[in-house]
Amino acid sequence: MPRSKFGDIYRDLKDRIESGEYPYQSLVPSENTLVTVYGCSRNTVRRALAGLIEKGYVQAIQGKGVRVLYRPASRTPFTLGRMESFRETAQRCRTHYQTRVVHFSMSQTDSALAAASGFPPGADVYHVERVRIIDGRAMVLEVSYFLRSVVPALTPEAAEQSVYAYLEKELGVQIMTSKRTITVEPAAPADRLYLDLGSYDCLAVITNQAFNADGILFEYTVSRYHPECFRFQDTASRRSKKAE
Amino acid sequence: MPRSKFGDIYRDLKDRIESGEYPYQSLVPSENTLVTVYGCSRNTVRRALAGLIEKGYVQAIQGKGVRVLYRPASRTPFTLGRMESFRETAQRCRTHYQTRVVHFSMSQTDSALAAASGFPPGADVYHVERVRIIDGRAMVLEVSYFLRSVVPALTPEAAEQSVYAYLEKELGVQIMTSKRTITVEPAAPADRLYLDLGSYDCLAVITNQAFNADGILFEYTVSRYHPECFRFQDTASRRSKKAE
DNA sequence: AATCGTTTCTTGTCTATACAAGATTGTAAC
DNA sequence: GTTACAATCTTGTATAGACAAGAAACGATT
Repeated sequence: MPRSKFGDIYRDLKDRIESGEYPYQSLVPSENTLVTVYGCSRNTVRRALAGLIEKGYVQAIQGKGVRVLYRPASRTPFTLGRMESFRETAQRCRTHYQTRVVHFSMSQTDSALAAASGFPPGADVYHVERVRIIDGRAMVLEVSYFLRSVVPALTPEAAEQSVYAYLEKELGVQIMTSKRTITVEPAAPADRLYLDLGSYDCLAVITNQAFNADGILFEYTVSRYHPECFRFQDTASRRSKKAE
Repeated sequence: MPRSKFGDIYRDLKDRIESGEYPYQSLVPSENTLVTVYGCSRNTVRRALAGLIEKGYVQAIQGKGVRVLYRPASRTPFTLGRMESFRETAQRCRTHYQTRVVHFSMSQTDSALAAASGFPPGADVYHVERVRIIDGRAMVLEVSYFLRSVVPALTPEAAEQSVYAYLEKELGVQIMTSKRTITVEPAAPADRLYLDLGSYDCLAVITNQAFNADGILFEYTVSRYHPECFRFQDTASRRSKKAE
């Protein structure tokens, strides 16, 4: 895959930080230094740094330098990244997982679903419900709707594997933007039916809207997580005067 | 407050999108058009657009334009933004709230707290526990630790008002970066003691590390939310080739 | 020794330009 | 009519330069 220059610099700096070459609380080399090191313009260096700032790896301090905030991660299993599929998260955490399709049908959006999902009313959709099983325990119930005008051919077999890999490789559909809402909800009968909830009576719920490269909302998924396998990390930084 | 040019453009475009002038799925004027409209360089326009992309307002499509993804928010009370204090959230949602300080002391970090918080072991800290009461119901329990070398003077009175306003105005301490982790945990006895949990037996827990303008970790807070007043929104976008 | 300025380093903002890459449109050739 | 190509939109990447603003180091003056 052909890559951009600032992406290369971003990754190089990220690797050096993660390896401990630039330890916690130290300053990375100044922008002008990095310009000579990487042989590029200052703007390009700054784009790489902007990426590290956004991800919480470093913090820029005007007049002083760029300070490392990253610390080797506490061993926390199954932390949801900012834009990962379930499969990617599970693989990264090296957990054994499998997927069971418990429902697969085609239908049309009624008014309630249209309001909740953002799909137009009466649109043709696939309706898929899957249970994610981690180390033998049913931990996540995912209720998904896919817009058939964007995803014309979906099969239970593809749903059992990774839908995203299928969409990307077979259909050339890519998720470009993803809007998520996280809430905590009481367990519903369906949760108890499909998941190994144990004594818990609540779940972490992620409601997700995915847009493809054309800006079309094509997927609406509600993921209901067993509390023990839910963890979400986030970094926010105040950009001096921009965001009010 | 003196503001930046790209910040002005960002806010102007954001207002126009929220007002419906650029509706859902439409394309905002092209970058070159915006350059002439705002009388600035293309880079400046692009910085403003980058902010809108990050916040999920729009999505850029190479070769086509910048598409609006924003839709007037469903009336969802008490949605946590990306970097807001409790007070700001409560005020934005126009809810009546008050704060009760249930614990206030000075102590030193033991090894367990140091490991969890990221503070150095043996550091002097304030230990504050507060209950947030929304419309008469005790909904949030916040356990906070403030590094005394950064926050030399903290009082129960300041803790009862807004600590952040106090820090910013009185001490000149600003939160620049904030790392958060969201989990769901079973209710502990302290939760039942202080909060009006009702029949729930789980809480949404936000663990927060705040860094000041010098990159010093100076606050560690664990906020335990009643599920009914917890909602967190997030937008992720895939930047073509940068982030792997 | 302490203080005040200057210099010099840092990051922050902004401009102007160039070319690459993707998408659309129009036109010419077939 | 259909196809192929070229022109022309769009956003994406990268360069080079300028000045502002904040922080630190140095030095001269007091």
